[in-house]
Amino acid sequence: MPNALLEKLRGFTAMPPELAGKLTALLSKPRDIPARQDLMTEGDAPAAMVVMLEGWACRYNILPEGTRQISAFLMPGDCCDLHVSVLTEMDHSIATLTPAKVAHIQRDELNDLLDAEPALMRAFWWMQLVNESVMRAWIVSMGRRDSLQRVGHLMLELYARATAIGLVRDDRLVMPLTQIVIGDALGLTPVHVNRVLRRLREEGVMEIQGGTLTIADSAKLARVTGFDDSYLHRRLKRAA
Amino acid sequence: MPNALLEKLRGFTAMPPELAGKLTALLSKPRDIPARQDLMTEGDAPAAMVVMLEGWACRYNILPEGTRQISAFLMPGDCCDLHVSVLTEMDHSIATLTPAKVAHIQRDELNDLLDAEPALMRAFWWMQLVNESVMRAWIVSMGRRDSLQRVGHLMLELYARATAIGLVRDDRLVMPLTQIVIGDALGLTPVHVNRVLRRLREEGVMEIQGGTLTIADSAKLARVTGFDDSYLHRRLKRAA
DNA sequence: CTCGCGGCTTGATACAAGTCAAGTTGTTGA
DNA sequence: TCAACAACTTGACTTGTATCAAGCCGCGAG
Repeated sequence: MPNALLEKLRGFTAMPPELAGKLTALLSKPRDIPARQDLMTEGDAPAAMVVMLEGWACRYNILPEGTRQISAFLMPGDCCDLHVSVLTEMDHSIATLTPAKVAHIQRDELNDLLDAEPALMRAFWWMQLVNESVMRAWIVSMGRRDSLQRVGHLMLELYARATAIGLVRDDRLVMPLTQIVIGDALGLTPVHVNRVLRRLREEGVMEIQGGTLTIADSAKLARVTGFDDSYLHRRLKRAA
Repeated sequence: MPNALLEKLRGFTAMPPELAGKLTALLSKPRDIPARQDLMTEGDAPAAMVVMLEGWACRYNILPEGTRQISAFLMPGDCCDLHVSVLTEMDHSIATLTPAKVAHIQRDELNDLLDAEPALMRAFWWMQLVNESVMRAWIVSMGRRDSLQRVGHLMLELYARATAIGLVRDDRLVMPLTQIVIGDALGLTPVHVNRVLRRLREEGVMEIQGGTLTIADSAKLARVTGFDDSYLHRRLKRAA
């Protein structure tokens, strides 16, 4: 598999091999991380940027009552804290959801390269802005969509993002999120997530089976949930 | 009143007068905008960065059913879309909530200055990262806090941010948000916001009276809502 | 001065999602 | 091979928030 970060940046900008090489050179040797392990913990002063190469992770907070809220999902190509070290302290944690491969980039080295390569800098900006757009979309979902729309909208988001990085094969996405995790992301109980998934399955719209997401009727799902992928700001769309 | 953007950046970095002058020079002549008017509209291709100098605004989306979700409040010193023009199209709108004064900065001119002044660049990064932290905190609120905690948490956030830019006088904040607006931000109906505010008032915790917020027992309110201001990443705190 | 309108307030009722509980399935590891 | 455990499933009941409805207050326009 080619480098997931390059793959992702190519979604925004053309990436000449020479530039790709320079970026790749900054990446540390990949490290394997088991599932359910923190990559960064609230209160940490992070030292380097972490790049996801394989596997899934999430940003999350634990509340005083012990409940968890997930605020983002990270897929291959996503970065933990691009602007690391501007802030002194993490205000949330990041944990793997599956076994993962990650690499590090030292901030100073990255900054030097970005200064020298404006196109790359713009690509990183774009990545950051897309992250913000996604967060706003989550706020909209949690505020104004009911449980069925929330679940469907999230699945369409993940499906679109996975498609952009080549993770979708035969219209199926291996998506190892438990119903508990989906609930923690959407502010729902796992029991309720279960009922919603059943309804979506019974209506023939989408299905999660053995850790695999299949969207049978994406047009209907998009209509029902108010999903419009323009907030993901993909420049170079892949063929479906 | 001194320039609100400078005031805000000083919350992160010392700002020598000479640097302050350079930044001020980039600001266009301030423009007066009436209340309830879009500064940017979904679908626009924004041309320049907008800086709030006076007044309040909000980012929002309108859903197909006609409901509105607010995803951020902008106060003096806040910027609309720092990285403008990296993305081609706005995926949300920004509207004033009160009469406001705004100025513009041309992107290229700002970029040149940021390239020349690393300290300023870091200050802008910090601003951006704080915005993201606030969004994550909103996601946490909407997912895992009940209506009373949501309202209280938002008021503490606004109070803290207003304090940082010198908007709080005599422990009172002129905060012209209607109950409808608060509801649109928190995903609640105005009717319910009203009931929550009554409870908070009756319990002597906080009160909104004639567009003015007074927090009588901030320790209790912070405890009840799980508010911890570290996510606002203020470096140089003001005296209370 | 008063009319009209937007925002606030309060009550009665409805419903979406939460809670509690019990049982099933599937996987891991001894 | 079976024990242990985590995730999933389903049902019965509860509750927080929405909805609907009506009246009030205060301010700006004519």
